[in-house]
Amino acid sequence: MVNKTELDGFLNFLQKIQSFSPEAVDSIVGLCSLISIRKNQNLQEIGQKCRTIYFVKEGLARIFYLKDGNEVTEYFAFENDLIIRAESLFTGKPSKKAIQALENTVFIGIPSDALFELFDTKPEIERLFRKIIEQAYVATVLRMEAIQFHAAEERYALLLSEKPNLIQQIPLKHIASYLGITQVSLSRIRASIR
Amino acid sequence: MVNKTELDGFLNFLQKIQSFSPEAVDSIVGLCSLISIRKNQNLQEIGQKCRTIYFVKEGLARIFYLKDGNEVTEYFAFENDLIIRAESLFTGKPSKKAIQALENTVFIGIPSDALFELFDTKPEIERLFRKIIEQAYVATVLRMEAIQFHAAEERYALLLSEKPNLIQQIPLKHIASYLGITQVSLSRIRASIR
DNA sequence: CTTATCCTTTTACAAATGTTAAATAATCAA
DNA sequence: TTGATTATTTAACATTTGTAAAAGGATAAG
Repeated sequence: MVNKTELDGFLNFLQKIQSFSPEAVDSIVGLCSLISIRKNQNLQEIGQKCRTIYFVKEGLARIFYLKDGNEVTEYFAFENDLIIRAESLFTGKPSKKAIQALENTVFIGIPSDALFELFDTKPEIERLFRKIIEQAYVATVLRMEAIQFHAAEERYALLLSEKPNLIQQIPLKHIASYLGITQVSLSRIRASIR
Repeated sequence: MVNKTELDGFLNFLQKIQSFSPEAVDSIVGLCSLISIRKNQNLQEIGQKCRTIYFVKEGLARIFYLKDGNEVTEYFAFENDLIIRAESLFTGKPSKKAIQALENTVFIGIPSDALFELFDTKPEIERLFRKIIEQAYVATVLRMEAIQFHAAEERYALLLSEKPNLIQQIPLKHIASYLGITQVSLSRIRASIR
């Protein structure tokens, strides 16, 4: 059983999206567990079905997958970010993606089956979750636009302005694949703007 | 008031996602209206807030926006596809995107405010809508992967295999911008695989 | 401290895509 | 049908990005 004060950041994150009752809080708290993962270790491996919704309590993580043998980073999760592998969670198929801690990281995990069961008795929790998905959807649409219609250099500049301390924390090779370019290309971009 | 038989295709589409009660059907039917738009006319202009969820009953449409004065196609909607401008609908901001009929097209429109009100009394409709958003989210994640990690030629081949009659129906310049490349580049790709 | 490993940059060259302009081809309206 | 407009292809050249290999830095383990 997780101490509720451990979940303050998470509950605060949720309440900002959609306020919900003390009973709903208790229901959610009852499903939460804490998972500590050391730097560079995987929380979830490629090929596992995703049956858990994760939240980064402390630390830093990424989602990545393999393309022609190379790791491709799809998403960075900072403190107080959710990690949801939607293509597995909502389809039931095994995920092609892994979740890796980029620093020693503490995750909060919620089993999706138990959460979805709560929806039947607590519409406010279903609503909360709907809004979370809406936000994630909008973020993905915007990211798609960025990838498709901004040059790599613009994308790097944009990323730097959004997350200025990214390059201190994350190896550039991960940032390159996140931007959809090679490490060499990112190096050139960095040299050109110096 | 729209005749319910006019909505058969739409209701069938919804029931496949999540079955729901006759009362829910009536609630939804009560919100629907039909809108006919002639070929090359816009259903929604750039800059309007998106307060409506659309469905293509007959015809063909696209979502596009302007990037450096050029039209960029973000999405094609065929018969029995939804059209949702998520970045406006879920944020309340004016949309940077327009909806245009590529043929004479009949849309079904549902005002989002009224739909969201239904959620308070009919959880099954909120659940239906949640699942719709989940599906759209997954589709967008998969499309993002395709854009980021397949070469333009692969993307064109993939699009052709998914929608073989696309090139008969849609000007290649729209397809080019949908693929994230120039018209010239698409022409070269087409020439190279002939 | 030293070695081994991993990360990042640089170089040289190849391939893909963009830009501009011109030439065809197709479509639409008078 | 004709002329005007729009769509598509082609050409020539510029730019961007990829690939492969080497070199220099940084980091971690012994």
